[in-house]
Amino acid sequence: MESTGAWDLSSLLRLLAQGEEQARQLEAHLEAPSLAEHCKSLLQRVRSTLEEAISMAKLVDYEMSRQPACHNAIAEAAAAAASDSPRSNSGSPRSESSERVFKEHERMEMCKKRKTLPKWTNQVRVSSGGVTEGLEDGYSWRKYGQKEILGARHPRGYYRCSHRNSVGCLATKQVQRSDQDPCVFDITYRGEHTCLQRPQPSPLPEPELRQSHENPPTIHEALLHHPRQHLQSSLRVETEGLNMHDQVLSSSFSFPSTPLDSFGPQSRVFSSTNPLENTYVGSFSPFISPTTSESNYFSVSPCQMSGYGGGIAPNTSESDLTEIISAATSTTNSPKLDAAFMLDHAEFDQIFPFDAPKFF
DNA sequence: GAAATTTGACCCAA
DNA sequence: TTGGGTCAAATTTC
Repeated sequence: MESTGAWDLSSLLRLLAQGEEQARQLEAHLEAPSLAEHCKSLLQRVRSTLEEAISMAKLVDYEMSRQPACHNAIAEAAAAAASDSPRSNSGSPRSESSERVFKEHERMEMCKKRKTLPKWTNQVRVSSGGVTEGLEDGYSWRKYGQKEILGARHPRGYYRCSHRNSVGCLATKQVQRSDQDPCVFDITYRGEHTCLQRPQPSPLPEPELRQSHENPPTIHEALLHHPRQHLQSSLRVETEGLNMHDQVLSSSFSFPSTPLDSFGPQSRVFSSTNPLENTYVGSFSPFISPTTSESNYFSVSPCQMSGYGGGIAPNTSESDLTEIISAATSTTNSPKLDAAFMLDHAEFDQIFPFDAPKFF
């Protein structure tokens, strides 16, 4: 096999297909007269094919850790390959032990991947009057754990992307309420979303949701929810001038005269040691208009919250906030984000081909 | 019944 | 050995 040093998904899939074909041949020859000879040669071929596939997979894994956006395409390709395989569905059932081995291996691989995932922290302030969509980030999260943290008064909630099983999106986040200020929540994100999900518009909008559509997100909100993606949107609008978004922008946001280059690598710094040093607050401050100029936090105003719990009473007690955060961070629909998402997904990519390594 | 959350148990790095 | 992160069965919610 050619080893170019660059990863090649099609080659990997081809190798895997070869391996499967050879395994099939091996199966077909099991009843042949010269069984031993056939088995030996075929097993040799299977082994060498698998070795090549493994080394290719390592390259893919490495590249995926650098360019998470590739993950989705790979997951789709793998799913397509799996559905093409006549054996994949009928499936020879795995034995219990091989299943266990498979799971253990998968777990180890996930563990390795997680270590390489980028990590960053947002601090979100909720107003005492209630909680808002600010704690939603437009992504769909599923809570998978909560834990008391030593030295912290409040438990930490663990969330993963709800598309993890379907497309293997490894994005996770942790929500930790601050001890110093109960209105502040540290939200630590880990891993980019590779599911390319976007908030889905509600099929039957509630009155307040319709109202949300009538009041599209400000850039402030957009950056709060999707810092990188909406930075892209912002840059585009700035480049093209105030066009269809004039109304939104002029009413809620005044553009800084920030050149694109000023959002270079420092615009988003990932940390594996002290995430608090690298919050979006600082990184995107030119675009963010905090409620108070001295505030270091995103400030969130009271609003109607979508999702399981429905609306939040304005006099929600602080003791309820943790639960509210849980709901807010795991909610799926965020109508206020629709416009921004349409903007960044549908338009931005055509204008600024995204070069992830360069951007980060 | 499906989907989401809760919670005790487990794993592993420090 | 300990604490943080994750798993997965049980429970809850819709």
